[in-house]
Amino acid sequence: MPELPEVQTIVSELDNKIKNKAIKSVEVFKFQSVRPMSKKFIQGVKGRKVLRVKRRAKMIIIELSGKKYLLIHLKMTGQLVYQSKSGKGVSGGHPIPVSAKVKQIYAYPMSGGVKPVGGLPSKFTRAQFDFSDGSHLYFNDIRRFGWIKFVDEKSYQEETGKYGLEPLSKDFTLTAFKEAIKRYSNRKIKQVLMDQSLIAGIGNIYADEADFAAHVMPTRQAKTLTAKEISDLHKAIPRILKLAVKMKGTSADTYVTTSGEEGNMLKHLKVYGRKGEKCRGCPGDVHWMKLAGRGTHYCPLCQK
DNA sequence: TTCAATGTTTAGAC
DNA sequence: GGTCTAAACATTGA
Repeated sequence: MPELPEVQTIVSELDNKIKNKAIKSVEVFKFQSVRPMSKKFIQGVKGRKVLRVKRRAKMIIIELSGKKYLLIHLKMTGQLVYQSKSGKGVSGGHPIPVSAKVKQIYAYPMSGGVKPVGGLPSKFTRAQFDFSDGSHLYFNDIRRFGWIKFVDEKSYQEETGKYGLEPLSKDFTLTAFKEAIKRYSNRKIKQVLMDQSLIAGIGNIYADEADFAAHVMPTRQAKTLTAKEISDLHKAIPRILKLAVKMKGTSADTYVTTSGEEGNMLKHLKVYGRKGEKCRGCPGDVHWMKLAGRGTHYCPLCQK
């Protein structure tokens, strides 16, 4: 799934596009992808107005009228694509170049008939929201890990309360970061960075990038990090995430913005997805290993 | 045919 | 309880 920068990109765009719009109708193609897994989901959402769209960790929050919320988790391959009234192409009828990857997903025949490129819903559309101004929001997911929950205030507080520090907020101080590291000091540093209850929003891509930037091996036990290494990590994390937000995220697989465009962060990555390629910091090359079940990229010469 | 893929959760072993 | 691994969810592509 998208990590913090990708989710932030989607949230910012969506807030612009659907704020203050009323949800006229809701269609669910796979009830497995929504909670509650029944018509109650549709009944609950229909007729409400979108007040704002925001983010907590990797979760998208659509604040609805009547103190209700839509919580959306894209997991590995989820997408939220917005289509304006014209319905031609994606986003506002502007002729935006769409990647081959995305074309494939959009153009996939639903059942029998072939849809034109840009045709949504597609085979992978799990739910669709229609707004009163004629625009639409599609929730697509190739795999079926992602979900949309319709919840009340209480559940909203519970769901968002379990996350840790937001690395782009002013709460992400060096002291708070040290505390987070101390709490699970026996774990490997990459696992600490990816623990959503400690720091919210860092996933596999940006954990590898942060470790590389701070010259720290992902396998290092957290308690063995020097003060300088902790400080370097603390500086690297927001720096990398901010750049990635500016680039509208990393399209390593199926991630696209709400307009169906790919992010531009891929070319700025130093180690992720570069197994066997030349290191961007020394004459060596990027290595790969499995750590806690996740593919992990590093340079054994640059990282200690 | 086998393995890996932006995530999270859960079960089992020590 | 902590900590580790593997597996589960489902699908595609190399």
